[in-house]
Amino acid sequence: MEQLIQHLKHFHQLSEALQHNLERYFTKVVLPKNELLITEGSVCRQLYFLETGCLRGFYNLDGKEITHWLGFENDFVTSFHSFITQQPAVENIQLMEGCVLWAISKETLGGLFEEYNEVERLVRIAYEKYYIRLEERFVNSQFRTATERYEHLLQRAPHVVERVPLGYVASYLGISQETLSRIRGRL
Amino acid sequence: MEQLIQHLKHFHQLSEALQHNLERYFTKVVLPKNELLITEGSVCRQLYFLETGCLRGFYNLDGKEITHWLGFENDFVTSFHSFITQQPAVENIQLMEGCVLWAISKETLGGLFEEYNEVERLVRIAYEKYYIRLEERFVNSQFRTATERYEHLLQRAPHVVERVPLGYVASYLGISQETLSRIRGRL
DNA sequence: CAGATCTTTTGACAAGGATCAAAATCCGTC
DNA sequence: GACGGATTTTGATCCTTGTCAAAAGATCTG
Repeated sequence: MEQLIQHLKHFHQLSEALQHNLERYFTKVVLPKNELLITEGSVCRQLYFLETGCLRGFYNLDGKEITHWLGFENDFVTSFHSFITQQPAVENIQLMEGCVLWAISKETLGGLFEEYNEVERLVRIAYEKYYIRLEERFVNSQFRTATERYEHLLQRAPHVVERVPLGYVASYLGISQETLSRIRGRL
Repeated sequence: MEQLIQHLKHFHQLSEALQHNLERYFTKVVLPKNELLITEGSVCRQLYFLETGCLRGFYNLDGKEITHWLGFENDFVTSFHSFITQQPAVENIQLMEGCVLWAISKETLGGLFEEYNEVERLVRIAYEKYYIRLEERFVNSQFRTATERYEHLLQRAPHVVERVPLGYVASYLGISQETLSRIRGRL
C-alpha cells in the first residue's frame, strides 16, 4: 500500500485525508503464476496496481497468441478498452510470476472522482503519461526494424529480457520467436 | 465555436457559465494549405481544435518524412509529447488543406482546470477515448498485414483516402507508396 | 536421475514488402 | 491548350522476416 501511495505521488500530490483513507478503497490481491487476471469476453470492472511480479496481455489472432503488452512493478493494469467502455475484453491478462496487486472497482474510482477532485487530476495526469508512452511505442513499432526495436528494448528496459520468456518478448516486439533468436545471436 | 462546444459536449456536459465564457479562452486561427502549425525543435504551447480542414503530423527519420498521424474535423491537434512535457517537439504538423482552428494555451487550459472542475473531468474522459483509439491503431499496425491495414482504413475512414495524397496515406499505414499503389490495384 | 515438457536455437525455403528506376497520370498556371 | 511539376502506377530485383520442421537446451517432477 505504501508503494502505491508513493507511486501516486509521482503523478500528483495527495491530500492527507485521501492518503489515510486509501486502503479502504483498494483491495489486496495475491495470485500465483499463470493465473488469468482478465479473460477475453468478460467485462473488466477493476483497475489494478501491480506491486510485485509481472504479467502479460495477449489476445488470439488466427489461432495464435499475440502478446501486446507487458506489465511490471508499479504499472497500472487493466484492459483499458474494457474498463473504460464496460464492453467485453478482447484480451487476456496472465501472470508471468506470482503477483501482489491492489484492486479498485470502476464504481469506487468513480466515487473518488466525486469526493476528491485531486483524484480526477491525478488520473488525468496519469493518462497524459500513459498516452505519451503508448505513442512512443507505436512510433517505434511502426517505423523501426526488428533489430532496432530489440536494441531499444534492451537499452530502455533490460529487465524485460531477463524476466520474460523469449517467445513473449518476440510477440511484444511484433516479430517471430525465431527472428528474435537470430537477432540475439548476431548482436 | 459552436462546433467546438458541441464536440466538447460529446465528452462531458458543460456548465452554462463555461459555455458562455468559452470564447474568451480560445482564439480562432485560420491558416492556408501547406502551412506548418508545429515545427520540429520548438516547444508546443497551444492545443488546437480543428474545425475545418485536415492536417498531418510527420517527422524525419534517416532523411525520410514519416507521416505518423492525420487529423480531420473535430480532432484535437498538438504535439502531445511536447505540449504535455514542454520539451521541444520531434515532429512537424502541416496543413494539407486550408484550416480553421481554435487555439488554447497550456496556461489558459491550466487555469480552466482550476476554475471549472468539469474541465478536468472532460479532459480526463477525452484522454480515455484518445488512449483507446491509439491502442487500437497500435495493435492494428503491429499485427496486421499491409493489405488488412488498408482495408481497415477504407472501412473505418474512407474519407481519408479521398482527401489525403497516397504517399502520406502509405506512410501513415507504415508501408511504401509503391506497395500501397499495388494493393489498391489488386482490390 | 530419468522422463516429460517447455523454451530456445538452427536450417531451409517462401513470401511480403522495400528500393530503385522509369513511365504514365493528374493538375495548376500561363 | 501546352508546359512543368507533382502524384501515382508499373516493372525488376533484393532483402528482411515469417513459416515449418527438427535439434538442442532448460526445467520440472516424481
